[in-house]
Amino acid sequence: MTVAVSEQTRERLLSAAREVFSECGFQGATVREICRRAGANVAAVNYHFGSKDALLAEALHFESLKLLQETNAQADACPEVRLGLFVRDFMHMLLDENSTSSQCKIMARELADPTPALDQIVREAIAPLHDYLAGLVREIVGDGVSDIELHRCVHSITGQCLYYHHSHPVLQRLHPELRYDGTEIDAIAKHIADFSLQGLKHLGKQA
Amino acid sequence: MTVAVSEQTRERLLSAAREVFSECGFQGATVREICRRAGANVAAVNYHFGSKDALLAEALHFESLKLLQETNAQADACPEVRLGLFVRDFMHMLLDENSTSSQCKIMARELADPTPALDQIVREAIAPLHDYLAGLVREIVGDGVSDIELHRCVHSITGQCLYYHHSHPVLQRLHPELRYDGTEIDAIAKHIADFSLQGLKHLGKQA
DNA sequence: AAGCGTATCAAACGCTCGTTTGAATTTCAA
DNA sequence: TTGAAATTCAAACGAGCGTTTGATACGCTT
Repeated sequence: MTVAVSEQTRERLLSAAREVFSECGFQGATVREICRRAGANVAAVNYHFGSKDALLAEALHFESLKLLQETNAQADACPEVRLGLFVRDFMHMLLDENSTSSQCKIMARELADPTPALDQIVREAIAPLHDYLAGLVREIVGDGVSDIELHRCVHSITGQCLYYHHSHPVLQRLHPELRYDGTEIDAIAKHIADFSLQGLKHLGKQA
Repeated sequence: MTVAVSEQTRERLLSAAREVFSECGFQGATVREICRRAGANVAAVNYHFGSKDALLAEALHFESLKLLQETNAQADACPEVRLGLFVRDFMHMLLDENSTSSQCKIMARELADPTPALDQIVREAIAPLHDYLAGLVREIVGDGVSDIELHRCVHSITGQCLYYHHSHPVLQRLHPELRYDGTEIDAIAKHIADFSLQGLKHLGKQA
């Protein structure tokens, strides 16, 4: 079973890479730390993947994000409720420490700091996600809204979601009692969904 | 005028540091690049400030953020309009390339990546800003809203604003035609203000 | 058991980083 | 003008990084 042994190391490296990339970002993550957590030698990354860049590219497979869209699209409910479900599931992927889908966290981290993999991330994950949300929002607001305004609404929703993830260090200092447990994440998601739905419902009205 | 010459180098270093920190973040910024732009020797930073950390701490003085709050607080208008003005001015500080206040951009960059200066940033800039916005939102929503829900509303507003800044690389790939000129920034700010005001006005209503 | 390709390993390479050094230069009061 | 203090400079230091190397250990076929 020589192949199996090799595959074990490869998989352990990929798993450790997702962990470290999502915790430290691409720049902050070191090949040495990834190998340490995988119980492998420093040279293992370059042997199995060729480079740190290629390891990131392999570690990025957005099955969970696709799954999120598909399960949401299959939900038998009105678009308003589906938006709420989407926000809830998305927030759990972003914030839940026990979440197995660290790809989402890696993605969030790379938003601001372009790496060679950003084009791939945008193409395979962010653009489809954005388009799906845009379709959902279109169902809610109808045809009387321009595409530009529609995109801005999507940005308003994703901006609220990502804020809790990427500003976590700040929020912890602002509200030391803040903990991201399951019920807190649900409450935050409900707030974002309700807040945004009101913004969508009354679109165009002057405040 | 020996003092003046020395002061000139110090000031050039501070100015260059604000530039590079806001462009590249603390990790990405290098002492060599800062000194190059300041026309100074590599050793200048450590001679004048002691370390890269200390340079960041000195480069952070949030007069412009305080000014933003004060001018907004003095505005003779209802809280709804003042929120709109606040969002507009804040977005210009975040997005306008000609904006002289790079402190705001440095701050935004450091949100996700804790540096030794983050405690100072939160204490001197973010917390006052958050509190000011919380007061403004409280005026709008009244007393029937819990503090927790109030904070979440503030996060919804700042989250939308910061998204356009920290996700700029992604948004450029999603919408290649996007440019942050003055009128575009105004339009984005108006959208965020209107969108958020509807969320605030109808707080507590199920969607 | 021998031979071969695969996988792992300790060690080191080349590079960049923040920082330090010590000499050279500039400044300005005495 | 002179001398001490302040400033600038080229050069190098030490540490950490991604990566490479060449030897070693392993698994499997023959």
